[in-house]
Amino acid sequence: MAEKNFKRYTVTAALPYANGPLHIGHLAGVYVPSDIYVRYLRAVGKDVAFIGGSDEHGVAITLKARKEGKTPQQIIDHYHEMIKNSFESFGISFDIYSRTSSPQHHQTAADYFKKLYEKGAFEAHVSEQFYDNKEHQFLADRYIKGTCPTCSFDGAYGDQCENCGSTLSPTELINPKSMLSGEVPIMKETKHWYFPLDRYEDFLKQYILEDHKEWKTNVSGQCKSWIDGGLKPRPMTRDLDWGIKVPVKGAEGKVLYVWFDAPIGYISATQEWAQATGKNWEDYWKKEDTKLVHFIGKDNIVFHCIIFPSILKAEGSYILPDNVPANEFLNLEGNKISTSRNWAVWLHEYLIEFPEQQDVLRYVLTANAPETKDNDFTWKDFQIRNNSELVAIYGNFINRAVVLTHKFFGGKVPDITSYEQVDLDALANLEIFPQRIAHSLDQFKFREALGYLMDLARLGNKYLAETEPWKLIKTTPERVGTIMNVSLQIAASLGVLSRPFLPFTYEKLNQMINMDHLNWTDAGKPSNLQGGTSIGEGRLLFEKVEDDVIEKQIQKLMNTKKDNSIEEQLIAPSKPMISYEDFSKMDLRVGQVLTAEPVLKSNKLLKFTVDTGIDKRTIVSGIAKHFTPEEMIGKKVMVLVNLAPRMIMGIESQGMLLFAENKEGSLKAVVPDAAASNGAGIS
RNA sequence: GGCGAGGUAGCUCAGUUGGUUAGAGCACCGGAUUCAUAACCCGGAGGUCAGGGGUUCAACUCCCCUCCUCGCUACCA
Repeated sequence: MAEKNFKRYTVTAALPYANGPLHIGHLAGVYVPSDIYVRYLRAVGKDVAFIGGSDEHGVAITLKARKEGKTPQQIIDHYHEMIKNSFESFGISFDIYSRTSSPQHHQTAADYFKKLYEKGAFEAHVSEQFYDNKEHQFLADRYIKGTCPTCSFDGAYGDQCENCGSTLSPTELINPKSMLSGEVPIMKETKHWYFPLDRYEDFLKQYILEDHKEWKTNVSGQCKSWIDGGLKPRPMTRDLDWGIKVPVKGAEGKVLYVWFDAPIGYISATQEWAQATGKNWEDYWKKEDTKLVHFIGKDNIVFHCIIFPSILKAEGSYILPDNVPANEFLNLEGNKISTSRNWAVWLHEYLIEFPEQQDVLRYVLTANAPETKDNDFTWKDFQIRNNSELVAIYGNFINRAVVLTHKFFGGKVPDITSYEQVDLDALANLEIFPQRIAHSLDQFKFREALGYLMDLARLGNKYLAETEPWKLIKTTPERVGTIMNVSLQIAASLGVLSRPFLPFTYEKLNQMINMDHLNWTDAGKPSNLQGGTSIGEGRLLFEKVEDDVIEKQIQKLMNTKKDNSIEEQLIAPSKPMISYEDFSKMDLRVGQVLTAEPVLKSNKLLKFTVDTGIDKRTIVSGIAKHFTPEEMIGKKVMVLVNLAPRMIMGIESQGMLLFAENKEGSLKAVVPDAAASNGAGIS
């Protein structure tokens, strides 16, 4: 709990998956907050290990490799480098940035699995899965392609149809084909090791809902939902040749489930770091006086709050995460960030288009971080925050203090003659800031902390406005020395407290006002800068971002939108030729909707009674998102009457209504002429 | 449909265990000022706290219902 006095901190940031570059969403959700937190802890002298690395296993990477005609190793090498560079460029100050393909990790993860295996922590189950007889491999869902049972799209994957978005199971596909050999896969038995999460229900309830009531509501709410929904054993192994070999007998050709091995990556990276620095890694993972914190996005809550703690618990000697401050998602200009649709601000592109402006992005993403709910990043907001906060308030204050000191005192910190009340008030205010900002950071309230930081810059501006040294220099110059001294003290404190948030700005400011000897608790004191010390030449900390720069970025996104919509308008290619005989098997008729009502407990299904001319029958159709029951009643429709009946939500559907589906997924009615009579054949 | 998280000024967010005229930053308007990147400083306007009902002397805050957004989950022949 918060009041506990921890001796050291292990802070992890979610391992980015090495199949694509990083974008602002990654930074806002995980890496900037974790970096701020860690830099703050270091500033107050804490012993911290900040752990990161690339997640390089799993099916998605093998698929990407296959698609691009490369090896998985080439893919992960490429993105690992790219991701690592982005982190370095943005000043994400990992103590180690490792990768799950490292030998150290393979060893650690395999050992971990083996230990649990020997303790009897797993249950082995045999199940039937698709198998490619030619390639002698079991097929992951994504490795199976076939015709979508919903929309008849030919290239549907075993887990999802990319044409209509249906979630599928591979057994539902019509004409399933292996993507490896193109052969028809067979069903074959395979054995896997399951982690019985259900046995950890009581432990999880106590751990999350009782012992950690301080967790963010979005996190504990999500966990409660999972726990209440009933936990099931989850397979921790997969039939795949890319990953960490399962280290037990009878597990040839199997690897650890990527979500088993990835969190262990935190541990193996810590080991690597400890080896390199002469530390004992176990101090950071097994001592009760260590605080373990996982920074993640909301998509990872279940793995970090439910599965990983259970796995740690099962092993027995590890501490548990003390907090998991998961953030929500960041949207971009009103739309969800999407890698595949290129709807993102890519970090490697930002670095080129906004050189030397990493702190601006860090600032904007912190000020607008999705801490409690999804937030929207807009370029307009980026510009405003830069121009009217960083430039106008922060940069301006520093510039004023430095320029005036040069103008009046030749660039030397003047001595204090005597304080007046206005000085004492300002200094008293100043004193509060380190504690106030620290308090927010301790609670992971980064935007609040950043707000306080800006308040300190405001304090400086206000102090200058009240004391007006540019006037006094003409009348009572001896007073101005004290004023500039106080201003520079504020500037120095501002610099020190900015360091976790704006590390690059700190460095620039440090060139002007040397603050390297100061730490967090020095900030707020009235005499950090000695009289007579020289300060450097004034230099702007932030530049204004002009309209045309922003417009260019917005235009770039508009182009992406245009490209996407062109792609979406592409007409699906014709399916393979069929014979008239094939066609004539279908009995298509004109029908008329007699009744229509929503299906209980479903939000996509409508139940119809249709007069097919032959009979009046029940048909269930998944069109509730597109049509209301009222507007369907009385409509003429096209019906496939000889489709085998099927139970849907407890209702037998006897046929299928035909609709046109636009590329973006909206359904349009295909209506026979009103003069066509019910039961008329369509051919 | 179930579960979870949200819906508070134009925008982004605070609002502690229910208690006087609902707060902040930015944007906007007015004033003052010129040391400063037309920046700073002071002031102002702006909200039936998603909507409806209830409990209470008193509700943004508690209870019920409805609507909207996001996430997980089920259904889509």
